[in-house]
Amino acid sequence: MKEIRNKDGLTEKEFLAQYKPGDYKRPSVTTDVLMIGMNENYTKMKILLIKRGNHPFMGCWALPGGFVNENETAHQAAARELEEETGLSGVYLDQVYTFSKPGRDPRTWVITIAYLALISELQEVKGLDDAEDAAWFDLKFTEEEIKISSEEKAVNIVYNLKKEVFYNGVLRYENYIPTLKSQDALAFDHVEIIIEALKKLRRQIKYSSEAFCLVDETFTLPELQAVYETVLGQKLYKKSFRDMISEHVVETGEERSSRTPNGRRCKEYRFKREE
Amino acid sequence: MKEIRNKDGLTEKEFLAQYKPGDYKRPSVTTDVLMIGMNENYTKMKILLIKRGNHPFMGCWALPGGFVNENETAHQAAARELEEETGLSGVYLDQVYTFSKPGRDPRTWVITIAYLALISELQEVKGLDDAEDAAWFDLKFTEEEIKISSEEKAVNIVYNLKKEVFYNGVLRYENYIPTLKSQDALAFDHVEIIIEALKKLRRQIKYSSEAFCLVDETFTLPELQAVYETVLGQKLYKKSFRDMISEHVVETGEERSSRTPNGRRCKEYRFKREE
DNA sequence: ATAATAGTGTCTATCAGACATTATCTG
DNA sequence: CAGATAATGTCTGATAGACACTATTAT
Repeated sequence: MKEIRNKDGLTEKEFLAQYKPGDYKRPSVTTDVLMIGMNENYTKMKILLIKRGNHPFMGCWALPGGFVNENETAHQAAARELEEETGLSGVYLDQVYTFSKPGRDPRTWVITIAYLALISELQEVKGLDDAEDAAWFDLKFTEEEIKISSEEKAVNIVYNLKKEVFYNGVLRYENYIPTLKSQDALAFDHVEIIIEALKKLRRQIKYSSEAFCLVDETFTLPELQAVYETVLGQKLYKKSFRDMISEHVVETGEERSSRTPNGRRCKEYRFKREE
Repeated sequence: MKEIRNKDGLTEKEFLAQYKPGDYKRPSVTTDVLMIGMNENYTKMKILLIKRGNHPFMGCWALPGGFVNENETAHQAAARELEEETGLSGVYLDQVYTFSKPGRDPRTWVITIAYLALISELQEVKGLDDAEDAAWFDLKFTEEEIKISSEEKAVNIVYNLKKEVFYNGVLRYENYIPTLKSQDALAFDHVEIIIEALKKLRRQIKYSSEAFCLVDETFTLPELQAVYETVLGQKLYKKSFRDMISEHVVETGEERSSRTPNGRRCKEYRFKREE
């Protein structure tokens, strides 16, 4: 059965034994991870950036990431990088998009597979390896602009967003194109990666359960609603939200105050798995 | 401003001039395209496969695809391959997922970026380049199995599907794992690519307008409904479907019979672009 | 005429949006 | 008690599901 011979008269086994990869050029393949958490009272999204310690974009802030090795999947590579940089494992990690625009890395040909990671608690981070520094940044994402800032690091990165129309088959699509407005900038095409990852998160959080990755194991409904509102960038009606979410949560039986001052104590909930 | 020097005392310009890519191993990067069309009366999905003319998987059917070049994006590479193989351009083309499991290609380390393409009319195809043959196959995708067959080519490929549970962060996910049941098989991990692409198409067609890429420029509502039903693999209620779709179509003023025998003549419609 | 399909009307259950009311907590 | 937040009730409008009825065509 496996004795089929090709035009050079080789069987599959013989073919593989003599196979030599051609000398056409190959790209480096990396993963970049947008890691998202929330601040203490769920009013802001926080993202993890590292400060580049070498050229190119030396001194600029960038997404953590690294090369994919031959003996691992891109998903494993992203998880490994994340664990190396933050000590976290078992976090939510989802492939977003693969970026391959020529020239996106001035050194050489690099294709990057972007991942979105969600965590419920911000860990202390410090720069390791090539990174001169690492920190959690505030993220603001609206129709008009994307703003990434850290008071502690005295960094303020702002891009204006303009909608651009393109066609895919007969369908019309809109895309954000960012224009740098601040002194500080992100390295490479990392703004675009962040934008795509945020768009994906917003699309998914409504119909899936990603939000539960951003809160503690137990949470109150006002806290959970705050997560949705912050991620989506819009207010939600309390009753509608609770109706929508009710089938995915169960009461723990406990009560406690929410992460906001004042007011009545809340029931505590836990995520309810399907089936 | 650009005069920052790194630990070797180099400016960015000097760094890039002396930069040599390390000698760590790099993968080949390819695109694979699942091209989907419909049969004459929209009752079946059709996919384009090519027959491999060399090892590995010589004689097996596979997705069309090819290497990404340094001067193009993966999207452009997929479009180029498609045009080379079918003469089609301007079709709907959407990135699905990047596959990177070690050993997925027995020759060497290959990472592939999968694309989904949709077309409204099946073109005559013939094998070019490495492909010994090319043909449109019938596709059947249910909860239990995926079946890819061609009467003309006397090929019948069947995989059973079993649901597998895995966890991503706190969330529970289900995945299909295919098991080959037929004599004939697809090359590489192309079943998995097809499954992922179909899942994505089903997710998207409800909330987006991909279906319009699968019909002619003008169409009747029974035809459009047939496309939805075939892609989703379930019957839809006529009235609900028409209510849902009504804001995205306009009458052309013409009338004609649908692509099914008998019955009353239909109003003809056209896709209505937003704004 | 009859079978088959096209097109539309209508009832119901559900649910998001919107607002109001009651309950409980802090100071 | 006042102000704030939590929890829940209720009304409305939109919509998917389900079924029925009328209109038009081929045989």
